[in-house]
Amino acid sequence: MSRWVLHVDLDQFIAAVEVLRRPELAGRPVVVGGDGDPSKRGVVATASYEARAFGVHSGLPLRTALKRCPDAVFLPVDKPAYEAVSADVMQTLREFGTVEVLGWDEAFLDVGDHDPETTARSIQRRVRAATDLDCTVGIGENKLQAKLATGFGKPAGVATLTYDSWFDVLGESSTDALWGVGAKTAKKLAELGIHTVRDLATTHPDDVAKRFGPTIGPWLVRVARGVASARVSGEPWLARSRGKEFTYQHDLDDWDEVAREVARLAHEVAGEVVAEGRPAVRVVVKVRHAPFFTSTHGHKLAEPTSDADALAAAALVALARFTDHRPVRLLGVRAEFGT
DNA sequence: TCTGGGGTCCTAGGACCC
DNA sequence: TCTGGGGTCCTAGGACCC
Repeated sequence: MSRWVLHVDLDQFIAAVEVLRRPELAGRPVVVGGDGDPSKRGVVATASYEARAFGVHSGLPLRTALKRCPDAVFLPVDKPAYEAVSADVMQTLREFGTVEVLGWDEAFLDVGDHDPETTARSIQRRVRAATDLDCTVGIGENKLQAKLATGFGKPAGVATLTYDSWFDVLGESSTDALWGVGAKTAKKLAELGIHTVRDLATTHPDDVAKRFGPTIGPWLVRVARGVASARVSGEPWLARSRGKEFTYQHDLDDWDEVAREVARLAHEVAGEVVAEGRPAVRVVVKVRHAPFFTSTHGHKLAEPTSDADALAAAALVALARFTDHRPVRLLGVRAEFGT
């Protein structure tokens, strides 16, 4: 008997957390994003269902959201609050089996031989009792199937996707319905005459590899066939990198100020590197110019370090490789850990 | 009035070495 | 005068996801 994989996804997590601590917001359009000022540069992190009715959705510029829904309540992103609630949810999920955390509001669960439907309902009741939050549960024979099943169960439902039902449910969907296939890849596939999940599933992996390379090509075909790993790992995640980036309200045109800002970001990142307990091996600086053109340059450290001044010095070496000194809208510094 | 911030993984090209 | 092939490391960028 095959083991089932469950995927648990909290419903409009961020907006729900905000409504929980401000009950008077229930039923109102709520938009969370940026520092809560919709006249500033920033995008929507989450919109409540009431706000979505006005065409406000994740990724939308806050200023556009304000135009579409002037009566919405705009709130700043409060990361620590979401992290705390997320930790409660994940701890609750661990009562049911092995948990692989995917983000603040998502996790895979291996619940052993227990009946998946029954367990899914128990999870929903238990999460609601513990945190007052609703979640949707997807059930599959592997992580891919479970993850996509969740989309069919929203909100607050349970849905199942298996090898048996895969093509009935998804066969005629466009390829970007798949987890890991976005707009760019879907467009490239369409140029090969591959439009639907079924098209992709029945294409020879070698033909896809010619366009996407030897790893991604065959992987795309496997995904279209619903084939993926069923291994749920409870191992703690080891971060590959830590970074900070910042979009300025007004573009920076003084390169000395750019350098000061890069050094400042590097010191912030150093704090996280120290907290991580592992030294960085490389520092990467990201510059987004005013016309939204982004490039990066990196610098390998002479030796692994967590020292703030050393990381800042490396960031400035990387910054010196930028020869285009046009106005800057965003700066980022990222520290990478060794393998 | 455009277009956040936090990440991960893969690719491709050049350098360099044998 | 010509000049293969393989392997690894480093770097920049692309694509995707939450």
